[in-house]
Amino acid sequence: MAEQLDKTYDPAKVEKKWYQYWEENELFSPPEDKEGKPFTIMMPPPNITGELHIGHAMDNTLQDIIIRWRRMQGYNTLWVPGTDHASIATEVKVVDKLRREENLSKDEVGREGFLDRAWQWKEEYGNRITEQIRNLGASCDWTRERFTMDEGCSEAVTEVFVKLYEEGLIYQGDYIVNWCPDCATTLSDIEVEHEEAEGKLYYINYPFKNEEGSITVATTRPETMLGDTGIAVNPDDERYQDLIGKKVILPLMNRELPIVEDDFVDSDFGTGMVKVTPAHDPNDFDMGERNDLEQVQVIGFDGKMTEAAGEYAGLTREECRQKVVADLEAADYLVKIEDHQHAVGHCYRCDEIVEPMISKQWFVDMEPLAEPAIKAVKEGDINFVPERFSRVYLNWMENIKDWCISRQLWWGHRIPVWYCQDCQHVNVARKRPDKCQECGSEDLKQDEDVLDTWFSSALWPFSTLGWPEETEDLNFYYPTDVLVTGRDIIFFWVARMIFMGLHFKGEKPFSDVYVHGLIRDAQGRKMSKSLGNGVDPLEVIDDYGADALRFMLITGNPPGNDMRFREERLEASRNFANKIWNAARFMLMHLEEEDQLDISNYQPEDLTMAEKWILNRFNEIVAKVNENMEKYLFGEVSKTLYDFVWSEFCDWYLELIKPRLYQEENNDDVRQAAELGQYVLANILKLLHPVMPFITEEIYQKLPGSQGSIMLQEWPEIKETFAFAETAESMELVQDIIRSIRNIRNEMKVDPGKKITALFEAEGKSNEVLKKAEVYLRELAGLEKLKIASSLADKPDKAATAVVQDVDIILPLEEMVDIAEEITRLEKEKEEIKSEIKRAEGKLANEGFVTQAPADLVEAEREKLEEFNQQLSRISARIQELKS
RNA sequence: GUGGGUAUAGCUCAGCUGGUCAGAGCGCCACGUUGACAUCGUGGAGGCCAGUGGUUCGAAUCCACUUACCCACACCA
Repeated sequence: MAEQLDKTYDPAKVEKKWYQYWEENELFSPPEDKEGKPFTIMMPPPNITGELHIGHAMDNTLQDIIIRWRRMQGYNTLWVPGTDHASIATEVKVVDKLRREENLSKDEVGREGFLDRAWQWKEEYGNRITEQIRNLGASCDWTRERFTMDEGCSEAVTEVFVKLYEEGLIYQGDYIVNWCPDCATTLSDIEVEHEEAEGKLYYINYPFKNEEGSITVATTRPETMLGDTGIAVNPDDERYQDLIGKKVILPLMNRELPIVEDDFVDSDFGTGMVKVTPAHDPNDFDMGERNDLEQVQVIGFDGKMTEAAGEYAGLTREECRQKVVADLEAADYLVKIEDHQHAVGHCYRCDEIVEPMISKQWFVDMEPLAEPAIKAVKEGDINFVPERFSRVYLNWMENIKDWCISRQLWWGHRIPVWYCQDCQHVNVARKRPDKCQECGSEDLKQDEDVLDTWFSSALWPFSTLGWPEETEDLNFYYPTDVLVTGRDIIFFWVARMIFMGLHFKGEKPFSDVYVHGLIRDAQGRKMSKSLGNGVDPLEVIDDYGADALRFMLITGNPPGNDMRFREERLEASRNFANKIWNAARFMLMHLEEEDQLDISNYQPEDLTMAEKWILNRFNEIVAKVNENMEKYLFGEVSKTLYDFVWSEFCDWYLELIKPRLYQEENNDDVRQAAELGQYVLANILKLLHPVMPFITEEIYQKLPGSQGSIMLQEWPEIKETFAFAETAESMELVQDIIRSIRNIRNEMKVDPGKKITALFEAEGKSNEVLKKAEVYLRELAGLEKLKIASSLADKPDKAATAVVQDVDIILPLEEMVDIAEEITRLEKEKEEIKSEIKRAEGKLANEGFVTQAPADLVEAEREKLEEFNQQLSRISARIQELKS
């Protein structure tokens, strides 16, 4: 006998073992030689700050499904894992830790000391998350694991910076940027999150210079008025034509402000006059540039008012606002205050209110880079799945603004720029220059700043393959095939990879972008630390197993949609794993060590009805799975397999073969039943393996005749020799009959253990089918005696009847049957059939349907109608018999 | 403001290119344990697929509008 299984599946017992086995045998690594068709995925690198969260679990499950499937299909597959240094997020964590454990500030330990500690952090926490990814079963090639700040990736970053600078696509300049006073660094536009807030709109009078009267402007941020350097009106605003060129006096500061005209001003908002604060508002900055207005910085980088704010210097922004408002009111400048809803920018990391500030930073000129990136998606060279996300991408790309890439942080790629302390020349170089390229001075000082994390992430698809070196990996595996990621980082990451890939490789980084949704909690809320409603995937794995988690994450959810995390779905997945386990347990109870997985020595004519049926069904399942895999419809794949395993393989097939397995006369028959059964089981396991790698491996390797890891088996193919359409139809008839008998037994309250007698009246083909299926009917419908005839002479009155297709079923249940009730029951069925007939007749009476619908559909409808009519007459006849 | 998503059984959701698609899981009702599985089996009840109109021989499925909820983007002070 083959090895026997425990009664229930215990994932904890097998998962670690198999992962080690796979990794130690390097089954995740592609073959050494660059042969075959490559298939490549780059894992979106998780932050080293983090723990694995449920989103990562989803993301990596999807990638693993794709890569395991392609690997089994024979592709030369590479899945590169790695981690991201996450500049700002990690720095915040390390600063915290430094404060907590050593009571030191960043400045107190200095740049070097700080970086030492950051690297220690990376060692400790970077490894933790990769361990967690292993728990999920991810079959990525750990021998090629990368880190965004490792030597190669860093070289790529420097190369890209220098090249872009040389091409004039990176420039340095004083522009208005987003400044987070708390993180003390700039942020890119997309790192600022706008939140609607209830604010106030303050109307303030600014008196004219040299004449009576005043104008009124509205602002949501009165404290910025201290930095006002102009007033703007729309040139088309007839009300204010004669004001243009005049001057007003800025209250509290006594500064003269010119009134200028600018298209930006919306005449319908507020008073139609805008105070212009070029140093503290992006729009005002632009207006200031256009109208040559002064820039007065009244808010400092620490979030406090500067000396330029006069008596308000040193106050926080909020304190200053209160004092300004009070002072305006006291001096009678304040006209009114209205409630006003507006969007306030917050730092995506620390939630501090972001301050627009003028500052000298490095920027990437986006337009030239965006153009090909737009084209690639528009022309279908790169496809978003689902397609709708391409619009999100395009919308952003087409309105892109220059990208501020310098960050006032220490943890990250330091900007490869050295300023000459003598001639101020800006030296941009791949390595620290010995002397100034301009004046030869050796007194050079490197830019203090580091680059935006996403600058290095943008290079991930090719930096991980060795770029800028022309490595074999790069030549073979680039471009990658699909990028799998959450819809929340389309801008941060996907977009940037696309333009960087196109620019530096001259080729798209990937063909498909599979975008998945977010996982929400059971109430549909976003999971967040503050709500504490996050789900720890490791706990889930402990409780239910990685396979159940994986199955749950992809089932019943179409691409791109958010999904709710519900415990009961996890239970259903675990139960499914257990179902598979027990099906295997059953098979193994009947398998011998010598049994084979290869069934090619069985000829079609040797196969039983049940075997033909299941093989035929399996063909159909393979087709469906393949089709949905290609379309990234993994939810459909898992659903298909779930239904097939549970409702067909277990509920029917295993039950159908039991009589053969348990009989003792003919051992050849037993062996055939066992071998065919394990063949189907093994192939189901293969189809399931990408989704549930652990349990499928555990079972597969126990099957007699199996060789090596299921990971390396060939993906099942559709076999023409297993196409048995006719048997499939016959089997359906048998199933319908069995269901029908079970139904009657139940309604008649026949003891489930009790064997009953059944009479079947059927002609022609159905008659033959029934005769062949006798043993199935006997076992599955609980029959003892049965009689199959083309015509029955004396039908007992005391019997329950049913009509299935062209078969009359008569169950002589004697005393259990109340003839009156039986008539009622049949009348009810008759009504149902009648309504079906009405429907079919209606359809066929519709000329449009008959002439325009596909011929086979019309034919099918006709056949149905005929069948229903037959059933109707049979039932009517039976009712007559009972009545008379 | 622009763009997008979602509305299907009591609950959570599938339903891909319009015609056996009205489905699943959980829940509910009835019955059932000498073995593959109670993490189970058998049988059953439950929905005019948000509303209106249109296209079509035929619509949960396509189009328009309406209603409700959600999200992303956006420089309206």
